[in-house]
Amino acid sequence: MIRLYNTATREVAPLQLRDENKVSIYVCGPTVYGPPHLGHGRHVLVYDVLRRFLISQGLDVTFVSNITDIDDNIINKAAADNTSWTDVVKEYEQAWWDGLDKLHVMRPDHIPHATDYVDEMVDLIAELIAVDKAYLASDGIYIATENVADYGLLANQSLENLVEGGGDREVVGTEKKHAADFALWKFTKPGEPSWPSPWGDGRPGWHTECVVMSLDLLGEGFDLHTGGLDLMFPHHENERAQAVALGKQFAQHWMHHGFVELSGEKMSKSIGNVMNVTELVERYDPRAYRLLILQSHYRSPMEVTETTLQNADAAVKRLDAFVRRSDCDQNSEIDADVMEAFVAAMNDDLDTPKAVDLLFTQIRQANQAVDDGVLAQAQRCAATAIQMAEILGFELGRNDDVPAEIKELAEQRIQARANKDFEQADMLRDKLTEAGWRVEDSADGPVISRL
RNA sequence: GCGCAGAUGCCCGAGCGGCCUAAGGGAGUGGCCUGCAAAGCCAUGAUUCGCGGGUUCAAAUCCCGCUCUGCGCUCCA
Repeated sequence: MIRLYNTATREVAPLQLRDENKVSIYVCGPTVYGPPHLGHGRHVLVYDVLRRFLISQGLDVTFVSNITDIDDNIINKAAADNTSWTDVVKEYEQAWWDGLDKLHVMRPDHIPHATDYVDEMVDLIAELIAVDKAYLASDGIYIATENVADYGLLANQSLENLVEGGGDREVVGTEKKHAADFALWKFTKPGEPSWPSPWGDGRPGWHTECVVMSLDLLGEGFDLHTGGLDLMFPHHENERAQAVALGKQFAQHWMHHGFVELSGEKMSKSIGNVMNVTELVERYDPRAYRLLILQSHYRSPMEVTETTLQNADAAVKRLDAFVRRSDCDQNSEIDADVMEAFVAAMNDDLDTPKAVDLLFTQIRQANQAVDDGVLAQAQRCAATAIQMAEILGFELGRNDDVPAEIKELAEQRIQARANKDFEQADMLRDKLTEAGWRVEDSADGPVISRL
């Protein structure tokens, strides 16, 4: 079974499955009030690869990721744009899925929306009040964190340290019994969307939705809960607090990935427009970002600059070039030793840098075999490499449909070369390049592909 | 202030006590291949791992101190 670092225990441990052969995963999705950015991109790619890998190992994965469709940021965004909060949600949820499609990220099995779960959230809050873990204030309902066992487990800090906090912070909600208490329900203010509750109209606090939705769709004691390092505290801590307060089994394993670091001035000024996934995929091969993510370990901070993106883009082109020349037979035998090493790396806390290492080494060996004319071996290496690439979520080996007029030009060039009319041949190649096609001469004749 | 993560070649980034004269990718340089290219292959590139101490037969890897960077500390992926 895969071993993963568990934030709750601060050590790498096997992922224990509640049900044999079944993996239940909950990933905190976005609050939809803006386009997805590179941080979201890393987030979804890391978990997409985890999911694809688990599936490739024959596991039955149930993957849930929510959409937070009601929240202060959404309300503020609507006010700023002079539009309705529902329009904001509609626009940016669409942008979210568009971005994920471009990155070739699999859709979740379930996509719960916060606004579809308000009744269940009200029920949960009522339960918390009933067991004296939550209380009423004039602006909402709060949880009493002092009554929650292990509060601060994920943050790895004592309640006191959390409270002392940074000097210039404003403590909101002065009626709170403890500074760490957080809102479960916020009473409505004029002009804000609201839902009914026994305590007054209002809307749910951010942390409640994920508890309710994960437990509803995956059940108590589900296997894995994941998100970015920034969600560890307060969001995940507070989700957990609610479940713990009610004596419920929550996520058994917690996984958090590191941040994307945009190298200061360069990224924000000269290429600040790369911040969003939409713009990223317009400027680079979307697979380049996937590769860049995989080349560093998910828990490490990762530097993204124009240069690192270009590097990854060039490396992806190498994968394509390899597929063009290898002309892989999908039925070819796989190198069992290499696959075993690959699986071992992935099982070792998702060691994707090692996996990528194995992939490129395999590609080099396949290329060597092609150069040496050892066809059986070339096929085997190529098939192995392509299988690894597929598990990592790379789409390779797509055959371009070459238009008739391009084929015709290529044909003329073959003739010219046969006649040793190289001037004419080069002219035809330039023409093909102009039309957006590349022609590469190989032992088996020219290979045409889109630039 | 408290806590977390990080500092490795030109760039990114693995390694976490001996197999490290440090993986993999990108860029560079030289060569092979090619009519020329492209693609590919080969070679080359840190005797050194932020700085200063220490532990050890042995440290990039462990301990202590320092410097710098990113992040969290209440509603922000």
